[in-house]
Amino acid sequence: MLQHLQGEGGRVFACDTEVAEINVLSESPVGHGRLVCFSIFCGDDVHFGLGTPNGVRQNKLWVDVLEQGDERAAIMESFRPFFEDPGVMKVWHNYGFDRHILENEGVRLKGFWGDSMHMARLWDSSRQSKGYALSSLTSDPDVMGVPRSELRGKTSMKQLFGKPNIKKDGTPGKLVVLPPVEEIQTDPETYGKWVDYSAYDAEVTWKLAVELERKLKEMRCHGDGVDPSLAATLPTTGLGGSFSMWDFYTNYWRPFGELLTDMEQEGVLVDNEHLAAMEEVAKKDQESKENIFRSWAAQYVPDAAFMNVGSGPQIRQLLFAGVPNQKPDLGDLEVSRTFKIPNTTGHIEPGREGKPPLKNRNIELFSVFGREEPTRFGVDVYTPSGWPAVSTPVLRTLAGKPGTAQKALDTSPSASLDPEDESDNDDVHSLRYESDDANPLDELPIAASYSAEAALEEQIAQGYGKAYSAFGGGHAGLSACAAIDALCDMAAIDTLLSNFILPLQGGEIKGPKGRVHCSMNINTETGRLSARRPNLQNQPALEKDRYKIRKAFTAEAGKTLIVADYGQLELRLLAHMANCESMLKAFRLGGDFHSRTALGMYDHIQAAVEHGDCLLEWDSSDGERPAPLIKDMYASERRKAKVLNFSIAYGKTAHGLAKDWKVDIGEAQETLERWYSDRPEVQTWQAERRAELHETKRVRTLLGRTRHLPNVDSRNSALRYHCERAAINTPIQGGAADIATLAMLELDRCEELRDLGWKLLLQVHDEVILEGPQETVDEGLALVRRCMEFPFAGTNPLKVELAVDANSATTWYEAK
DNA sequence: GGGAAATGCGCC
DNA sequence: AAAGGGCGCATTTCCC
Repeated sequence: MLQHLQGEGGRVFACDTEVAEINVLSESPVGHGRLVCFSIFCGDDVHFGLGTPNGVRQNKLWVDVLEQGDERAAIMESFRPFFEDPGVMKVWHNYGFDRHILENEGVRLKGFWGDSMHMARLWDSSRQSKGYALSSLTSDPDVMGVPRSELRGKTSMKQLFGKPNIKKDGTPGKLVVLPPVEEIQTDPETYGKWVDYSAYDAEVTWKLAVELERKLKEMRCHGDGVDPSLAATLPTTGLGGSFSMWDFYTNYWRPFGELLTDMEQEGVLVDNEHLAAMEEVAKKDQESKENIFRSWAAQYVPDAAFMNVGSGPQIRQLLFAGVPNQKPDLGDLEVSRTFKIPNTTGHIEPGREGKPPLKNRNIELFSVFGREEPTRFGVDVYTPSGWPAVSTPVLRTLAGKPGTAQKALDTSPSASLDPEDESDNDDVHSLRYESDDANPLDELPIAASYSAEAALEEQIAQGYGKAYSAFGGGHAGLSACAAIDALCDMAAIDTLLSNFILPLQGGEIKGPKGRVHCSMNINTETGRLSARRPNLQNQPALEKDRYKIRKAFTAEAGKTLIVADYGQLELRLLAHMANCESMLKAFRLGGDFHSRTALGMYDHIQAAVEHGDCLLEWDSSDGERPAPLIKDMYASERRKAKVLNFSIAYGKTAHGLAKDWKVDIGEAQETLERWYSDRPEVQTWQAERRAELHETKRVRTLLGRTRHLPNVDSRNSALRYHCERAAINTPIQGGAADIATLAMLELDRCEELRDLGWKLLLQVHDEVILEGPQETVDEGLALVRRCMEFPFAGTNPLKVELAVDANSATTWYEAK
């Protein structure tokens, strides 16, 4: 077995640490936690000269470093050469955590041989339900390659060391609590068990790694997923056109795993002053919005004066009481419901007069249309469990945009609703609810009309939502719209505060230098990264960032940030993989890709362009624009083209499009066919992916990673269809992730960048952020662009160029 | 009081 | 017989 674990330098050691004084759920291991012990294992046959206490030969090394002092310092020093020797190979399960903990001790880990968590993900990316925890993997016979009877499953800490909690009166309670690690390690009762427990982790990590190495060596990486010409350019020599998944690991994910921990260690500087200022503004805004809604609701439902405006169920009760559940047998939403809320006003319940107020009180909520009245709001969106949804899009259709409407009325009574800021980002979601097809009034004359339908349409055209007429128009209608609008704003501000502004200021995620160190994980089904504690990959996008949160991410004094992102990475990759002539041509010619798509879909646009009535694009430096742009003249067609460009990669159906666009399925189908008419190769490619899925139960990414989709044979049709869509999306999303990985490896290996002092800080799927000296920003930008445009060992063998947009500034906001 | 489920929402 | 892929995380509510 030993030969399997021989890295270049010989034997491989599995290591594991145990740490006290850290809340792993909320705190970063960078700058937090105290090492209390560590253990090392390198094979059943290797002993550490410790004799045979209790008749058992000790093949595990367990080191106690709990007590502070000179002795501990001496022990750490004696192990430093082992940990820091690049020639001594070490394997870890979740390397980043242990690396940061040891770094806190001043130990600079070298000799990274592997991370068994990444190896497991590469072997099978789809253990979402079972997970990739050491205990889960090592108790799975399929993973360990031995019968269940030969596995010694890992017993949980709680089971081994849990004690009943001590109640206030000193008697043991029912709850099982885990004593602090220091206590477990010092208590003579548990010491022995603890040593066994923690040393066992190193042992099973080693055994897991041995087995995964064997498995990955048996797995072919690429099949026909990678163009052989591509494989030949991969940044390794001697791999040729076919290689094992182990080769993939050692060449890509092993260095990538190391690079990610460098990024985590580096962290990013956060400007707390800016956040604190924004917090103050946001809280004021939130309070005023909340009051608008609360006082409106209390006119109809008295107890709404005390409600929790942020509670979905309470809002649902006000707006949709009595509505039947969409699924059979679940009944109706109650006409009236009581909610328990904190009693902040000293309210005394009837019958408790003279007694002190209770901590909580009950409030009763019913419909704003009256206790027994049916809602006058139609319901067309339901939650997965069948209740009326109260999400922002739903509330938005009720509220409309009263502010905009008021503005329009003030300036010109006949002005139609201003279209939403046509920011040209790639956010397909923001397009969904403002598609002009959803609001046909843009094209209707706002003439006097006597039908109720036309009156309704008129309000919508003026910016009011369904609440206007539901409350009989006039002042009541206006204030209903304004109130629900305020509710939407309140919720949005609340999200910004509790997801971003508040946690980013907290110390739990901060390291010693006040920088934020999120954890970057290779833990998705497609091979994308994810980020945690905090998730820095979902910071508010520029155009929605009303408090400019991205301005809080800054470079330190004297330094600056480079933010570089790929343009249309996934679409480019689709063009490459499907070998789609029309898409490849559109990218070759450049310019606005979505306009080109519209051009390919609609003959009348084609004709207009040919006659010079409109232009695809215009460079303003060439003087006065002779004709309008497609973007303006055929905005609706372009918008559809843009939605389709993104939706097709996700396997969206005509049914889904029809629902989003509020058109019949035939029309949606027709539009879909228009898209494909210009790009038949995409349809062929998708059919091939489906066929591959049904044949092998797997799909592959550009570089040959696989995703297992066994549910393709499920009896549950929802699961089956999900697999079909995933089969189309995974090569695109996963392939884009492969390219991003290659680019980051190039950036990491680029000696010029390193010598100039540039360091990778973050990755957001198709975007990277680096920090470096202000003086060398121009060289930095050029090098970053080169690495990203030519991520295959300095080349780009794809059939499309990889467009990179790179900018620099001292904050993330300004550099993007 | 903690954990889980439901709901919702931020990003690409 | 579902109806766009991939994530992390907050809050409310229910349950033990």
